[in-house]
Amino acid sequence: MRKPLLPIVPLLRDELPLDTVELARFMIGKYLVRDVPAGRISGRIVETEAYPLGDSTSHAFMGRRPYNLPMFLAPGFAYVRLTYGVSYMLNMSAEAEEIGAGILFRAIEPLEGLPLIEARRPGVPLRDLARGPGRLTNALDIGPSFNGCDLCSGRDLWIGAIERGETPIGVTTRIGLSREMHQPLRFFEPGSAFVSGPRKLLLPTQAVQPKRAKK
DNA sequence: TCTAAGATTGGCT
DNA sequence: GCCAATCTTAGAT
Repeated sequence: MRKPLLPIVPLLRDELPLDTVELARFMIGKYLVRDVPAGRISGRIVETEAYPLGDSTSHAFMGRRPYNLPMFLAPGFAYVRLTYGVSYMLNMSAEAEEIGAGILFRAIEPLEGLPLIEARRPGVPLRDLARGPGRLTNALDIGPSFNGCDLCSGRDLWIGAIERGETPIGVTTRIGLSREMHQPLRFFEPGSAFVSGPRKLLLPTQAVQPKRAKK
Protein backbone atom coordinates (compact mmCIF):
# COMPACT_ATOMS: atom_id res chain seq x y z
CA MET A 1 0.00 0.00 0.00
CA ARG A 2 1.33 3.36 -1.07
CA LYS A 3 1.95 6.06 1.49
CA PRO A 4 -0.52 8.95 1.23
CA LEU A 5 1.02 12.04 -0.32
CA LEU A 6 1.80 15.05 1.82
CA PRO A 7 -1.00 17.65 1.63
CA ILE A 8 1.11 20.10 -0.36
CA VAL A 9 -0.95 22.85 -2.00
CA PRO A 10 0.52 24.60 -5.07
CA LEU A 11 1.59 28.19 -4.51
CA LEU A 12 -0.12 30.70 -6.77
CA ARG A 13 1.86 33.43 -8.49
CA ASP A 14 -0.26 36.01 -6.67
CA GLU A 15 0.94 34.64 -3.33
CA LEU A 16 4.63 35.20 -4.11
CA PRO A 17 6.27 38.38 -2.79
CA LEU A 18 7.49 40.52 -5.69
CA ASP A 19 10.60 41.65 -3.82
CA THR A 20 13.55 39.30 -4.41
CA VAL A 21 14.79 39.24 -0.82
CA GLU A 22 11.31 38.79 0.59
CA LEU A 23 10.71 35.97 -1.88
CA ALA A 24 13.91 34.18 -0.82
CA ARG A 25 12.81 34.42 2.83
CA PHE A 26 9.25 33.41 1.96
CA MET A 27 10.34 30.18 0.29
CA ILE A 28 12.02 28.80 3.43
CA GLY A 29 9.66 26.15 4.84
CA LYS A 30 7.80 25.80 1.55
CA TYR A 31 8.05 22.69 -0.65
CA LEU A 32 9.56 21.72 -3.99
CA VAL A 33 7.65 18.96 -5.75
CA ARG A 34 8.68 16.90 -8.76
CA ASP A 35 6.13 14.62 -10.42
CA VAL A 36 7.71 11.68 -12.22
CA PRO A 37 6.01 8.65 -13.80
CA ALA A 38 7.01 6.49 -10.81
CA GLY A 39 5.52 8.90 -8.29
CA ARG A 40 6.40 12.07 -6.49
CA ILE A 41 9.68 13.43 -5.23
CA SER A 42 9.38 16.32 -2.81
CA GLY A 43 11.21 18.13 -0.06
CA ARG A 44 11.03 21.02 2.32
CA ILE A 45 13.01 24.07 1.21
CA VAL A 46 15.59 24.80 3.91
CA GLU A 47 18.09 27.11 2.15
CA THR A 48 17.82 29.85 -0.50
CA GLU A 49 19.81 32.82 -1.75
CA ALA A 50 18.59 36.12 -3.24
CA TYR A 51 20.08 37.65 -6.40
CA PRO A 52 18.27 41.00 -6.56
CA LEU A 53 18.26 43.68 -9.25
CA GLY A 54 21.59 45.48 -9.42
CA ASP A 55 23.58 42.62 -7.86
CA SER A 56 26.86 42.30 -9.78
CA THR A 57 26.93 38.54 -9.17
CA SER A 58 23.49 38.00 -10.69
CA HIS A 59 23.31 36.35 -14.08
CA ALA A 60 20.91 39.15 -15.05
CA PHE A 61 23.38 41.91 -14.17
CA MET A 62 24.56 42.40 -17.75
CA GLY A 63 21.02 42.73 -19.01
CA ARG A 64 18.76 40.43 -20.93
CA ARG A 65 20.57 37.68 -22.83
CA PRO A 66 19.25 34.54 -24.52
CA TYR A 67 20.54 32.37 -21.66
CA ASN A 68 19.02 34.45 -18.81
CA LEU A 69 15.57 35.19 -20.24
CA PRO A 70 13.67 33.33 -17.47
CA MET A 71 15.05 35.77 -14.89
CA PHE A 72 13.11 38.54 -16.63
CA LEU A 73 9.76 36.72 -16.40
CA ALA A 74 7.11 37.25 -13.72
CA PRO A 75 7.84 35.59 -10.35
CA GLY A 76 7.73 31.80 -10.21
CA PHE A 77 9.51 30.67 -13.38
CA ALA A 78 12.47 28.30 -13.30
CA TYR A 79 15.93 29.34 -14.42
CA VAL A 80 18.18 26.29 -14.72
CA ARG A 81 21.87 26.78 -15.35
CA LEU A 82 24.95 24.62 -15.62
CA THR A 83 27.78 25.83 -13.44
CA TYR A 84 31.43 24.79 -13.33
CA GLY A 85 30.49 22.43 -16.13
CA VAL A 86 29.40 19.83 -13.60
CA SER A 87 26.22 20.83 -11.77
CA TYR A 88 22.83 22.23 -12.63
CA MET A 89 21.29 24.82 -10.34
CA LEU A 90 17.62 25.65 -9.91
CA ASN A 91 16.69 29.31 -9.63
CA MET A 92 13.29 31.04 -9.70
CA SER A 93 12.46 34.40 -11.20
CA ALA A 94 11.57 37.28 -8.88
CA GLU A 95 10.28 40.85 -9.25
CA ALA A 96 7.80 42.04 -11.87
CA GLU A 97 8.07 40.99 -15.49
CA GLU A 98 10.91 42.71 -17.40
CA ILE A 99 13.01 42.97 -14.23
CA GLY A 100 15.95 40.56 -14.09
CA ALA A 101 16.17 39.05 -10.61
CA GLY A 102 15.83 35.68 -8.96
CA ILE A 103 16.47 33.36 -6.07
CA LEU A 104 18.59 30.20 -5.92
CA PHE A 105 17.30 27.04 -4.24
CA ARG A 106 20.33 25.69 -2.36
CA ALA A 107 18.98 22.80 -0.29
CA ILE A 108 15.85 20.81 0.53
CA GLU A 109 15.03 18.20 3.15
CA PRO A 110 13.92 15.19 1.07
CA LEU A 111 10.54 13.90 2.28
CA GLU A 112 8.83 11.98 -0.51
CA GLY A 113 10.23 9.71 -3.22
CA LEU A 114 13.36 8.77 -1.28
CA PRO A 115 13.70 5.41 -3.09
CA LEU A 116 13.58 7.26 -6.42
CA ILE A 117 16.40 9.56 -5.31
CA GLU A 118 18.47 6.79 -3.79
CA ALA A 119 18.17 4.72 -6.95
CA ARG A 120 20.12 7.46 -8.71
CA ARG A 121 22.52 8.12 -5.80
CA PRO A 122 23.31 4.71 -4.29
CA GLY A 123 25.16 4.85 -0.99
CA VAL A 124 24.71 8.57 -0.45
CA PRO A 125 23.47 9.38 3.08
CA LEU A 126 19.97 10.87 3.31
CA ARG A 127 21.38 14.09 4.72
CA ASP A 128 23.53 14.65 1.63
CA LEU A 129 20.97 13.82 -1.05
CA ALA A 130 19.83 17.42 -1.61
CA ARG A 131 22.28 19.42 0.53
CA GLY A 132 23.74 21.85 -2.02
CA PRO A 133 22.32 23.33 -5.23
CA GLY A 134 23.85 20.72 -7.54
CA ARG A 135 22.75 17.83 -5.35
CA LEU A 136 19.25 19.35 -5.15
CA THR A 137 18.81 19.28 -8.93
CA ASN A 138 20.23 15.76 -9.02
CA ALA A 139 17.78 14.59 -6.33
CA LEU A 140 14.79 16.06 -8.17
CA ASP A 141 16.08 14.93 -11.58
CA ILE A 142 16.10 18.50 -12.88
CA GLY A 143 17.99 19.27 -16.05
CA PRO A 144 18.14 22.05 -18.65
CA SER A 145 14.75 21.00 -20.06
CA PHE A 146 13.17 22.70 -17.04
CA ASN A 147 14.63 26.09 -17.92
CA GLY A 148 11.75 28.57 -18.22
CA CYS A 149 9.06 26.26 -16.85
CA ASP A 150 6.32 27.62 -14.60
CA LEU A 151 6.79 26.55 -10.97
CA CYS A 152 3.24 27.74 -10.20
CA SER A 153 1.72 25.21 -12.61
CA GLY A 154 1.17 22.52 -9.98
CA ARG A 155 2.62 19.83 -12.23
CA ASP A 156 5.96 18.33 -13.34
CA LEU A 157 8.01 20.65 -11.13
CA TRP A 158 6.25 23.04 -8.78
CA ILE A 159 6.35 24.90 -5.50
CA GLY A 160 3.80 24.42 -2.74
CA ALA A 161 3.02 24.93 0.92
CA ILE A 162 1.51 23.01 3.79
CA GLU A 163 1.52 25.24 6.82
CA ARG A 164 0.88 28.89 6.11
CA GLY A 165 2.39 30.38 9.25
CA GLU A 166 5.71 32.14 9.59
CA THR A 167 8.73 29.98 10.41
CA PRO A 168 11.95 31.19 12.05
CA ILE A 169 14.57 32.02 9.43
CA GLY A 170 18.35 32.37 9.68
CA VAL A 171 20.34 34.85 7.59
CA THR A 172 23.97 34.86 6.45
CA THR A 173 26.07 36.01 3.54
CA ARG A 174 25.90 34.01 0.34
CA ILE A 175 28.16 31.09 -0.56
CA GLY A 176 30.85 30.80 -3.19
CA LEU A 177 31.02 34.42 -4.33
CA SER A 178 34.09 36.57 -4.85
CA ARG A 179 32.12 39.82 -4.97
CA GLU A 180 29.20 41.20 -2.96
CA MET A 181 30.17 38.78 -0.17
CA HIS A 182 29.03 41.15 2.57
CA GLN A 183 25.36 41.06 1.61
CA PRO A 184 23.05 39.15 4.03
CA LEU A 185 21.13 37.45 1.24
CA ARG A 186 21.28 33.76 2.19
CA PHE A 187 18.34 32.35 4.14
CA PHE A 188 17.97 29.00 5.88
CA GLU A 189 15.93 27.03 8.36
CA PRO A 190 17.71 27.18 11.74
CA GLY A 191 18.56 23.79 13.18
CA SER A 192 18.02 21.86 9.96
CA ALA A 193 20.71 19.26 9.22
CA PHE A 194 19.84 19.53 5.53
CA VAL A 195 21.31 23.03 5.11
CA SER A 196 24.44 23.06 2.95
CA GLY A 197 26.45 25.92 4.41
CA PRO A 198 27.00 27.54 7.79
CA ARG A 199 24.04 27.19 10.11
CA LYS A 200 25.02 29.88 12.57
CA LEU A 201 23.06 33.10 12.45
CA LEU A 202 24.82 36.17 11.20
CA LEU A 203 24.69 38.79 13.91
CA PRO A 204 24.11 42.37 12.75
CA THR A 205 27.36 43.44 14.40
CA GLN A 206 29.46 40.82 12.62
CA ALA A 207 31.67 42.24 9.92
CA VAL A 208 32.54 39.91 7.07
CA GLN A 209 36.14 40.08 5.97
CA PRO A 210 37.03 39.28 2.36
CA LYS A 211 39.07 36.10 2.01
CA ARG A 212 42.76 36.51 1.34
CA ALA A 213 43.55 36.35 -2.34
CA LYS A 214 45.16 33.11 -3.42
CA LYS A 215 48.85 33.42 -4.08
C1' DT B 1 30.64 17.62 12.60
C1' DC B 2 33.37 20.98 10.60
C1' DT B 3 36.90 23.10 7.52
C1' DA B 4 40.17 23.25 3.84
C1' DA B 5 42.66 21.96 -0.29
C1' DG B 6 43.08 20.01 -4.88
C1' DA B 7 41.08 18.05 -9.18
C1' DT B 8 37.48 18.28 -12.21
C1' DT B 9 34.28 20.53 -15.62
C1' DG B 10 32.05 23.68 -19.63
C1' DG B 11 30.02 28.24 -20.85
C1' DC B 12 30.79 33.20 -20.94
C1' DT B 13 28.12 36.14 -15.24
C1' DG C 1 40.65 33.37 -17.04
C1' DC C 2 36.57 33.45 -14.27
C1' DC C 3 32.84 30.98 -11.95
C1' DA C 4 26.02 30.82 -7.64
C1' DA C 5 29.78 23.22 -7.23
C1' DT C 6 30.99 18.43 -6.09
C1' DC C 7 33.89 14.84 -4.65
C1' DT C 8 37.59 12.91 -2.07
C1' DT C 9 40.91 13.16 1.37
C1' DA C 10 42.92 14.75 5.57
C1' DG C 11 42.96 17.04 9.87
C1' DA C 12 40.91 19.58 13.84
C1' DT C 13 37.17 19.66 17.43
